[in-house]
Amino acid sequence: MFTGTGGSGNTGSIKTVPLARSKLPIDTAALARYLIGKMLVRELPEGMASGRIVETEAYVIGDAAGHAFRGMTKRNRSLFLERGHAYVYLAYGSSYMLNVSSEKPGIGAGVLIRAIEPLQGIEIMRLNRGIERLRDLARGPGRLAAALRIDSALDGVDLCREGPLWLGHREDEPGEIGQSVRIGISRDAHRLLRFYLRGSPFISGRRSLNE
DNA sequence: AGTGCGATTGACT
DNA sequence: GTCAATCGCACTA
Repeated sequence: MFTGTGGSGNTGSIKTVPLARSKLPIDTAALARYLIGKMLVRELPEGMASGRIVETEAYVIGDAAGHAFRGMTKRNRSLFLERGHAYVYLAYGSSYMLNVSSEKPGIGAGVLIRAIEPLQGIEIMRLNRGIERLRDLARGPGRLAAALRIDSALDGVDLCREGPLWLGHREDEPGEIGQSVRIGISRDAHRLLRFYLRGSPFISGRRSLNE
């Protein structure tokens, strides 16, 4: 249990190794499901902040709701990197979103990380967010990015090696994974491309989407 | 150059 | 439940 002593102390209490790129499914929807239960790790000057991924969405090849739909632009170029790289962009002028590129190099598709269960560096996240309540620290893509201080400086980083931001394994298996429509989109809105850890209090979305 | 619109959030009725 | 903030990008002219 973390007691929030304000100092360094959290590093090392959770052992994690980076995800191997070769193990990542070469398919966006499969990757979105695969990432549920994996660790998202942020290395900051104050220490580590990390959590377990509990909610993702797939933006697949040819998806009218995906940012890559109209081809590569200055903003979305990281979506076209080999799978396992970060695509970070600013939504609504105020919230950063973290995606994981998901296909072969040159193909634009990605997985949006929508929520994590905070596990390490919780006091760092509280300071980054300016709120106390654990459940709300990283519930939602913009909140998650704020909690982990993720911004466009991290666009394009390799998430399969230790560094400022990376993905890690956990020993345990995730629980039951639910599936629903994606949140907040209008095009291709019926597709069941949102994945979440069923029963987790740290996922976003209306009650009816989370059953 | 101008316009419209989000892969959201937080404040408010 | 409703609604405005806020800004980069796509699209039109």
